[in-house]
Amino acid sequence: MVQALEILKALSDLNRLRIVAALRRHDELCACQITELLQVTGATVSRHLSVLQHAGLLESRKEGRWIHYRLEPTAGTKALLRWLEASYAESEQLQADFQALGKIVGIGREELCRQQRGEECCPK
Amino acid sequence: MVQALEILKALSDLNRLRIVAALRRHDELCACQITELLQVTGATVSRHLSVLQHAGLLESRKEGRWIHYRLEPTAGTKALLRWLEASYAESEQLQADFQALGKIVGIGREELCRQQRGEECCPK
DNA sequence: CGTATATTTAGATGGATAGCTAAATATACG
DNA sequence: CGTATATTTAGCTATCCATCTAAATATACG
Repeated sequence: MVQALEILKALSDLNRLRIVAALRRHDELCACQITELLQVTGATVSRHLSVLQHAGLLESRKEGRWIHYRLEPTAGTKALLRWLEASYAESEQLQADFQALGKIVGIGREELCRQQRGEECCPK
Repeated sequence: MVQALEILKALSDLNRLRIVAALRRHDELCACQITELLQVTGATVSRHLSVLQHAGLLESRKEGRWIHYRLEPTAGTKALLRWLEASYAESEQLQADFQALGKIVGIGREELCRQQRGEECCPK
């Protein structure tokens, strides 16, 4: 029950739901791509990813300076993710996210990070 | 997506999970029975029930002074409750709850409420 | 080795929420 | 009608959590 609760809590946040949906669409994303999508600080994204990973929803893979994240739900959790996808399939937020993601992935990591360095990500 | 989030949030609390599980075991329970199970204030139980009801997980039925609650998930939400039940079936907390529930239901509402009036429910 | 850089960790802050007590509401019953 | 009583609402407090900034860590590359 405690485990189920941890998973439910991990999914009880809009930005974390957006991360999960993004990783369903694109198999692997690095932290900087998710940062670009959510328009929050890298530190915040790192925290969200950590929560999802602790709950057993995703795994990470290191490749040079980048860390790639992908969904890796346990057997029992897959059903929950299927429920999730079915229940928010037509969400406007997700439609917008998927469109933005297309561009983000299209840019390429190197160029994306270069852009991120130049600009502030978050409104003051 | 907002709707899914509301449901997930409603289920992201141990006491609310216990309520849902209790209502799976016993079709209908009144607020005072749930109060006895959780060992918290009636006001707190009322709040939890309100959250679950708002999320579309349960309905209430008035019968005299008592209000009975039962699960009434929407079609899309049933799958989530099935996942829940499968994932915490062997929880010690729930085993204890089910045992306590047996006694609580056995006592009968009138006698239960009489007892509750006499004693303080919560540690100071 | 030293600098640049992607991510994480630490610490602080504001907003959400679970819990309580006390008061309000609604219903039963004499 | 008035008292008793089951539940809800209001108001408060403590805790949790999402977010930020700043510092730390780890990796690449000259």
